[in-house]
Amino acid sequence: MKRERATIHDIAKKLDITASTVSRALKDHPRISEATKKAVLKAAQTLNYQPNHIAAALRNGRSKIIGIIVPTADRSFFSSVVRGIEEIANASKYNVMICQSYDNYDKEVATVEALLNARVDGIVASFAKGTDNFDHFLKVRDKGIPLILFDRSNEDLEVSNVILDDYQGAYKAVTHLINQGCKRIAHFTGIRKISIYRERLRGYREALQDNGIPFDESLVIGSNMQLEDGIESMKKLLSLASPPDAVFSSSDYSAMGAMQVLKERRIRIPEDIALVGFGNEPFTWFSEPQLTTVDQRSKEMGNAAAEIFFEQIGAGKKPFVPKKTVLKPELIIRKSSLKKG
Amino acid sequence: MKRERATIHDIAKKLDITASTVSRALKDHPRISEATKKAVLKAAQTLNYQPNHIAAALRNGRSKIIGIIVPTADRSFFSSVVRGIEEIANASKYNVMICQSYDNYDKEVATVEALLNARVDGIVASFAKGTDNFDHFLKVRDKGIPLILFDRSNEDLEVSNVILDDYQGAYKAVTHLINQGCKRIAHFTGIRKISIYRERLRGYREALQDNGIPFDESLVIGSNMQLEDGIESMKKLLSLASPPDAVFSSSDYSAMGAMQVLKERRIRIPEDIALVGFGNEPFTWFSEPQLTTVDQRSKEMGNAAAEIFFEQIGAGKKPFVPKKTVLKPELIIRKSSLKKG
DNA sequence: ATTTTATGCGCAATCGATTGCATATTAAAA
DNA sequence: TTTTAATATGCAATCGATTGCGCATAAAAT
Repeated sequence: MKRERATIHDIAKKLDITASTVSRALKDHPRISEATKKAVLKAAQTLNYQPNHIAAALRNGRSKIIGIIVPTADRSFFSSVVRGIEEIANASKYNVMICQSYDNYDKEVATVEALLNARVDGIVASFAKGTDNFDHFLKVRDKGIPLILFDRSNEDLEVSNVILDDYQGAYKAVTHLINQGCKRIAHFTGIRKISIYRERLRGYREALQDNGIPFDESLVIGSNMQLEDGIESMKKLLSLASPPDAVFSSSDYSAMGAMQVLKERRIRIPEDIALVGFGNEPFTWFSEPQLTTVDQRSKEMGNAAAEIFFEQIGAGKKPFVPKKTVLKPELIIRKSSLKKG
Repeated sequence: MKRERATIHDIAKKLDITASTVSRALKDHPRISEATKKAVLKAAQTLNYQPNHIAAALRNGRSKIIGIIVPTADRSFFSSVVRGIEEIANASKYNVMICQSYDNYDKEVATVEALLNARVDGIVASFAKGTDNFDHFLKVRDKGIPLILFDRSNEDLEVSNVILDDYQGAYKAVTHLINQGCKRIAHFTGIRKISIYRERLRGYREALQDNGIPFDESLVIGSNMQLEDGIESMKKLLSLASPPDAVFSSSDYSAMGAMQVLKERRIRIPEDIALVGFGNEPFTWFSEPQLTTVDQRSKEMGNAAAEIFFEQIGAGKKPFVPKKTVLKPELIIRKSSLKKG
């Protein structure tokens, strides 16, 4: 059963024609007779022929592979984006190659190089947290290889990207809290370097301002936004002379940390302190109380990124103007913030 | 900046040597002088040479890519396995290509074909739920391409695999419940076709038996193991004349469904009914009460699968005896089952 | 001084599919 | 009937890296 893989040459030999003809027949070239096509197809079948993408890729310089770089594949958000990309890619017979940067700059640089060497036709990526030098990505762009960044991106970069309207998400969340009667709303924010956190902070501030609530610096806690950070931050808030009556966290993870602290101390959610997260991670659905959060449209984000890729591919050699897509977040209101019916 | 990609020929021309020499110099061939090697390396640098993996792959028949097929990439368990595989693969300069079967047999078959055409060096896969014909996988094996199945596998298949000792996981979980004083323990089980569910059921039965607790058919509920199914199943159990005092679910998802029903009906967990899930999904940590569950060693599973791949690759043409690895599950005891201190 | 052995590198084929440019045959047009 | 236009296929180069074989030249051994 260890028979060698058949090539178009094997088919050609069997039918006493040339490989060129076989190649053309297989792709339904108009200048090949129906009879030959039928014969080739049949021979391919019996020989169990399977095209060698590698050879085709070498010849025409397109691998039909999209490279994806995510900080980590095992986070719900990123794996959903991946799924979104794959959906679109597969529909066009493209495959995806996934790499993880582990939120590490050096690994990210190495990964870009690896994907370039693998001759992927394009790269879809989300920055590692530590990345603040973008040369490796610019190199991709300058080679004429489609590059689409998502979620974590950089406004100034002349590159296509798909991001969430983080500002609006935050604005909606905070406005919702205000509508629920909250007066002192705290905010957990992340590294300032990453624009998504800056934008969420901006949405927070403006929502307060638009509702005549003064901005209080002491209610904004910066951290790494993990669960443990949420615990720390919440404790810090509770130790204030005048603690908040609501917390809007830029991450579901730290929101969950906050929730734990509150439950331990028997502080009622949302009656005493209302809670809103960001991300709509699956676990927010299972928490008690269920966490109000902002959905990041992860799958749509993947879809959009893939679509931009195909647009750019379709544009061929023509210069492609980087396309910026902004998705509208959805506020998912659940019990953790629902004070009124 | 749109300069063409440099090849070894460009380097050769620049140094007035042949491509053969360049190729050998780049891979540190012993028959090339140090002087030449140094010169080649330097030229490669200045020309910004990047090796074309596609060409190399075509020539030596190895793409340095491992294909992965998972039902869905956005489930914590699978994405962790992927991460585990990638860790090991990357260390050996391999990349992974991820595909999703969406738990659909036809898509799975097509995906196997696609990976074969992409000339991956091996395939790591977990069955789609509906898969009961394995010809497409046997075809992979018969081509001499390393195939490693994980989690969802099939004992009878002469193929390497990495699975969890589901029997032991279930046995531990149920024994734990018994130690907590539970007498009537119910069980949620999945499709019989999938061995993991059969094994968990077996562990459940034997743990009961070994502790002198009679097996009660009416306490075993079969379903699709999603959250909704857990809700249904729990309701069914509560309508029994004599409801259980514990539930061991073969899935965290349906366990969460059960938890919801119990909380709605003000049935105390674990005092009235103790709950144990399976999978150690992230949300089990955030639930209230936190869910006792069985960890599936997902990342280790990925690591192990990748290691088997490299073993088989290393074995070369020598016939490789399929290697079966069984990982030991860990019972994570949390509040949902902790009746005693 | 002659034979061996090492060393360093070039030649040319190869991997499999693709494609521009002929060429040969047949059908249609003049 | 001769010219023109389709139609159907073959030839050979190409994509870029790899590698077995061979041929020099130099160093070592006899």
